[in-house]
Amino acid sequence: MVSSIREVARRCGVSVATVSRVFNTPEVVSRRTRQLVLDIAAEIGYLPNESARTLATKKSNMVGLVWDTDHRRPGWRHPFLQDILVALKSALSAQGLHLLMLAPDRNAGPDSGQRFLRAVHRHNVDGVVVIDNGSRDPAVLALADAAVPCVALDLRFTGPVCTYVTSDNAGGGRQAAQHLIERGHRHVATITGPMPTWPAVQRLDGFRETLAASGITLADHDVAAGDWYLDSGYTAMRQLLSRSPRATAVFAAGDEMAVGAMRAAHEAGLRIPDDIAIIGFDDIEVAALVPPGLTTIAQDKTGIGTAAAEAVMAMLQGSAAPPEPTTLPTSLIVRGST
Amino acid sequence: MVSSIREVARRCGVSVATVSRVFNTPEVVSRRTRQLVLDIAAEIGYLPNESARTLATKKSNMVGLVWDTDHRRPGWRHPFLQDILVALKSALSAQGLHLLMLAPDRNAGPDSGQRFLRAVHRHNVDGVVVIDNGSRDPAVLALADAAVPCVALDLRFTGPVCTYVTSDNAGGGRQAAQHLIERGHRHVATITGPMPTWPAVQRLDGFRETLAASGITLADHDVAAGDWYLDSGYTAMRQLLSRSPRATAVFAAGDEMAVGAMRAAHEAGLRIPDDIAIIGFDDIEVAALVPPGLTTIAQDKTGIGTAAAEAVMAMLQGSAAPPEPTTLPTSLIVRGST
DNA sequence: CGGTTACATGAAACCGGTTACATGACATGG
DNA sequence: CCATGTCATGTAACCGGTTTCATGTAACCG
Repeated sequence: MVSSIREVARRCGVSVATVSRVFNTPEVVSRRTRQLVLDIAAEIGYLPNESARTLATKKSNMVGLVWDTDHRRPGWRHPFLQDILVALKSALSAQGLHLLMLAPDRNAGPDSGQRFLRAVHRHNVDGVVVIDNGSRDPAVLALADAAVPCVALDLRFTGPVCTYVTSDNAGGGRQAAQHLIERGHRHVATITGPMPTWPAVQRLDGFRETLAASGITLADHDVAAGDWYLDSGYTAMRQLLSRSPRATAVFAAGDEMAVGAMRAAHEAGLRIPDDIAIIGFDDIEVAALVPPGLTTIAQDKTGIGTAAAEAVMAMLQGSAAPPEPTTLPTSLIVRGST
Repeated sequence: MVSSIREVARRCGVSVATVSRVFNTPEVVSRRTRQLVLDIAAEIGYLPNESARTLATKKSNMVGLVWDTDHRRPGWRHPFLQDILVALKSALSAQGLHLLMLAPDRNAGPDSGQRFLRAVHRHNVDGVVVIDNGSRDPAVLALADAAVPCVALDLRFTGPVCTYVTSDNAGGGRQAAQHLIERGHRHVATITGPMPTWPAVQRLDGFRETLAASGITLADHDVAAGDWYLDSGYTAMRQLLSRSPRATAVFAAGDEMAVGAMRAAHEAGLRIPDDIAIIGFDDIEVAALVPPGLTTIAQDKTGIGTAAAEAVMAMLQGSAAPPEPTTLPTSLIVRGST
């Protein structure tokens, strides 16, 4: 603040280059001088100015976080953002990296596909993490063009310096089917996520695949689409329950929708799991709390955040090729609903 | 990236000063020149470098977020961080401000009270928001010394450029008591937050105050302390239920603890709300989902985030005195548990 | 018509660091 | 004893902007 590197240099009677070296390549400066500089620096509370350093080195030690909180756009909400954020920030912090939550560039017009790209470039962030939960926002996709290492969550995102991390959604779908089959169900239904999105498609495909392996087919009228949120699960469930014959088990591709489905089943006078079994996906906090407990396919939330951090840090090291996409295993958590 | 302000100036045949003015004080440059510069800038994709700008102006357009995700420390978890974050980021973004999640300074030693203060100074953030959920971490308290505008959440935090925003915890406590009294309860108990913390104390005080106004006293053995988390609510409830005579209603100062309490009551074979009524605090997502629905004192999550943003922005305007602390009203949400 | 004034622009210092290159001291070895 | 190498340090250019001050031009006024 009040003290610049020149001030330290002056007081020590050395050049600014030497002071700089004390902090960046201490091994090249003599023991005596180094100690002198450190002492004086501590005494007057010198702290290197990161903006100046960034300007000179073109490294900011900041990772940009692109997460659009504009409520009018899809994807701004995330079922377990906090867990991911904690893991992400912890892993980055451990390497001295800061996380810059980027505001969309205002000079780019709110609907410009450039609004994040511009912000990324202006701020010299070393890398970018994209949390977008399935929206196909052009402004997000444009980031693949940035010459900046980029890792996306739950979004197929590849390029010279791009990669992504995702849960094994298809595998999770298979686990769900497997579990229902083992419980003896032969007639099952499903509530999917919003349909063109990648996780929704994968979960459904995996689910269907394992059913097929057991000779069970999923009829069209036993598939209802939701939008991840609770109300859509409720609505979809009512729709499914109106069919006859009725399925004996339902796979809801997201826990919130599963809770909505449970409510609909409850209102229809059905007992869970006796009259109808329900299995969800995600393992959000409420899954454990809503009676009789929601059986679900758990995502490794901490793993996702950590993997994202590791992927971006690997690219910062500047290895030639971007790391392979990471697919994290899901796990079945059995509770009372099946 | 590839293009600096000098490059734009060269191509336009004007000085760098003029280009700079086009973007900062466009009104002082002639119509013709301005348009020329804008055209060329757009053509070659010029974007001003924020680090250089920060260096020159000492304004970074970044607000620092201090939120310690170190699991070994208290306070890293927050019941509704995401809602606050969305509101905070939206409000800041609308003014073109970015949110920098600061990593603790590694050169300060992990236990130094300086680890956030140093990071704040190095990065030239214009202001700071502290999310700390009641820990008295010296590194957080040290921020009051920074010459940087600072607003804390749920933490009494004042100084020349410091203020805070909080829910009206005492008022919420009073609302809880009022509600129970109106429901006819005369013998009540409570599960508090971790005790020396400010929100915990306020909620208890408010609760007790309104009880007293109706001639009801809260016996010592009807008060059990928790730590905000579910398990502690469960444990505390079992303890309370072992007393006799038993209270007919319990105020849990946090919803997670309330859910734990509900579970304990359920296991004890008590019906809610007939045998025992339970009221919580916060209105987290699960409150609406766990049967029979948790009556609770809702915090205005979006309001908190927005107020924090407004407070910090007000200080950035540089008004002489920091804004008064903001206390947001809570509201009673009646569900099935009372 | 000379003197103000307003306006648009340019020159150059400055913000606070990093780093390529030069320099000088000293030790080493043939 | 001189050429060579190593080590510690200094000099100065550079990163990419902003801003003060000076300058030149044209409009305006009495």
